Amino acid sequence: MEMVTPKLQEGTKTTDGDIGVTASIEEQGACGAVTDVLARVGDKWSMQVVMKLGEEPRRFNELRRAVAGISQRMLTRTLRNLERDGLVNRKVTPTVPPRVDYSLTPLGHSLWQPVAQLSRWVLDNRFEIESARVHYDSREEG
Amino acid sequence: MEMVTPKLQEGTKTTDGDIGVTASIEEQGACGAVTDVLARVGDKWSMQVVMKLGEEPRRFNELRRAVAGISQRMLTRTLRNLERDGLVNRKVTPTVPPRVDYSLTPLGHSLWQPVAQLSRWVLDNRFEIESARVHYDSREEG
DNA sequence: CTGTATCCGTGGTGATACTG
DNA sequence: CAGTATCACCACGGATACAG
Repeated sequence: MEMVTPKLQEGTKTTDGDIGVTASIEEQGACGAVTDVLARVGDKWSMQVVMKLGEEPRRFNELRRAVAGISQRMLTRTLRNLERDGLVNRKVTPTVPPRVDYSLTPLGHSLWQPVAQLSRWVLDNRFEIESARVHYDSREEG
Repeated sequence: MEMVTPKLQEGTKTTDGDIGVTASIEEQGACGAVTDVLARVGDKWSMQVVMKLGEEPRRFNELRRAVAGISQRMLTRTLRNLERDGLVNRKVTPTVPPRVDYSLTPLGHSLWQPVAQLSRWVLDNRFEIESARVHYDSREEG
């Protein structure tokens, strides 16, 4: 069993403040809280999964195809984490072969809102970011 | 020189789709774009730094104290990344001891907007998330 | 179909010491 | 004060094989 290591996946052992994922959210200020969500939602696949599930509920392999590039392992892990945080609902139909339907919870849908805002910002500013990078890099190496 | 490794910091070598940070943003759909920003903004410290700088410009060690828990190394790296993306402005005053002032660029400030949205969501839903986790964990181990 | 187990490389993060 | 250099840890993520 590797499970999904439900606790502690920050960088390393956090000696001082321990702003770990496990550390209860309410302990932190607003900044830390945002960081906490970002840690959950900011990983490589979570948002893509949430967005795909936001379109419509999907089964495991449908999701796998929809996301494109995600491995089986990471899809499982991502879904478990989202489920743990109450963002995704998992409904097992114990037929053979088994059928598992994933869908967004109301909480998951509500997250889609601010994420869409962020998405919007990206779309609006991607070129500016990109040119900033080019400028910065050329200034460094040049 | 370790520099700041300006390119490629995703999980691993990305064999198939290569949705790397380096891959030009415009190549991706909205989903990938969000992932890209999240990769940039979703690391452990970036948003906390942005938020602190959003309040007011700060010097290096002021920032260090404001963020609480960040190491010197990570503050430097975070600031460099933000600077590279055009979100943070770095003004050096070559006195002795040296003085370096960091502030948000207009682009950085514009990012603050959607981040505030997300922050708001976190504040509104932190308890629900936390109770979901508790419920999930107790269901697993129990 | 929907996972789980195992192996392993990469790199993000921290600790510490050092520099100008 | 504001970094840089070096070392080490360990979590993330991918590949592959196996299981119910």
